[in-house]
Amino acid sequence: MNLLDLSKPKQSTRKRLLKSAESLFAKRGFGGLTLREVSQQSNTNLASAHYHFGSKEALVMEMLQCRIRPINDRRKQYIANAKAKSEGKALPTHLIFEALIAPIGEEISKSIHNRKTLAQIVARSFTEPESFIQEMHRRFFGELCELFINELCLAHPNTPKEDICWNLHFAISSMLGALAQHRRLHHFSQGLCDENDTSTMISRLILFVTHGFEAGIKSQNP
Amino acid sequence: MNLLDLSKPKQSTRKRLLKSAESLFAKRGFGGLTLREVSQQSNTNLASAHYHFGSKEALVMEMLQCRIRPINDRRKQYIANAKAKSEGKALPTHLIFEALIAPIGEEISKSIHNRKTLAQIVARSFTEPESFIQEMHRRFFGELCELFINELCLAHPNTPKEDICWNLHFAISSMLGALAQHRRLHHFSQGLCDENDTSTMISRLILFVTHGFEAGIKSQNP
DNA sequence: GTAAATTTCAAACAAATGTTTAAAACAAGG
DNA sequence: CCTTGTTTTAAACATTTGTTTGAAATTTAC
Repeated sequence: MNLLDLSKPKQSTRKRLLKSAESLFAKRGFGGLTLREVSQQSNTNLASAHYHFGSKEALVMEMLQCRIRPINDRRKQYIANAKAKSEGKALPTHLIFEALIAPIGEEISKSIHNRKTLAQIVARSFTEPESFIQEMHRRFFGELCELFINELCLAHPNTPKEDICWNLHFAISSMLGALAQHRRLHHFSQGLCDENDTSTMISRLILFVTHGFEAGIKSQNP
Repeated sequence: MNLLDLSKPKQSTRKRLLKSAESLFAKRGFGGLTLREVSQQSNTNLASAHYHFGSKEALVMEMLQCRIRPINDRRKQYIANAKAKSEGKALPTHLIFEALIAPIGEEISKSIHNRKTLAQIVARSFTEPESFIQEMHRRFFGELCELFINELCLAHPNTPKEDICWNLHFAISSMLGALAQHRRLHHFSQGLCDENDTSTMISRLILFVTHGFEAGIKSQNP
């Protein structure tokens, strides 16, 4: 393969491997994902994953980065856009949380096949015990957190950072759990809540965390 | 072993096995827990787990039930106590969420060794992919959900059940994520938030979800 | 104290998994 | 066509895992 080929779109095998890794990781996590199942589901040979990625870890790592990076980029974009419009004034809380939550909703809506998959992947990136995943997560999420803490501090200048952090922590938890565990909602609402109505879920979620956050910081600093 | 022995407190080996299973499951999940590590950490033989429990699955199942049941019992107790005091009137929202959240905080405070362990176990019971865990979770959490949905509906008679369910879903997500992922908070707050101050965390959490919930249902039904 | 039951132990088994290897198939360029 | 570099394939390897086994050690009961 020469330089011209490299500029072409990625090979079909690579893509299929990533896609299979995606759905299997979402369902079973890193430990539950086996390369044999990946190769089977993607119609490739068992050795292909190693040829293209080098190891199971590298395959999953690549998949995770491909899925998470666009979400985080979009989050930054949301913040940047909001700041551009606000002309130097601090952002209202609900816009900050919209920037946190809406992008993942958009990505979910894009994927036609299985709407749960992406949400589960993101949530698993928080909970999987493997150290390489935790490390990646710290790298990816760390800088983003700083950005959001900053904006929230600007928006609430009289609130101690400690309160900001606690309640942001709660907000992030709500988001992850809510997105990843559709199934539970469907089950205990006896089908009443349409778990596939992503935009409803997102707007409800933003509302929930915004008010939870504001109540949380106000009670400490009335 | 005769009947008299059965009434004695459980054997030391059994307890040690359960304890090791506990900490390892919390750290690495079901797939990441190996019986060899369990036997090593508990100073028992590799075959002991099978002798006492029959299988890895049964060992973990037993451990999960031992830890989760007391929490759920206490939750029901909280609701019952609150109802006894309210003399037929509907419960205020914050008491309902206190009943959901406070018991897990109490159990966490009890365990001196490692406060993170229990929270992680509970959270993993929601996210682990193994079907036997999901099944147990449905059994254990299903009836509890009905109870809480009921109380919340009574407290908000003009709110559609759909709205109740959505926002309870968010509240549960906050609770689980917040409790299980101390580490993240510690990290991104740069040590500012004391993650071991369980009672602070619990009261903050109750505040957060109560106001998130009420804002969530009011916006739909003003 | 002895027989019976219970518990522990070391060793082996069978299945599954990530990884490697080397040959075959394929693609591209001259 | 032939050569060269790339990709795919089937088979084997090494390791890890839950599980089983049968004998030794320990405890219990009379």
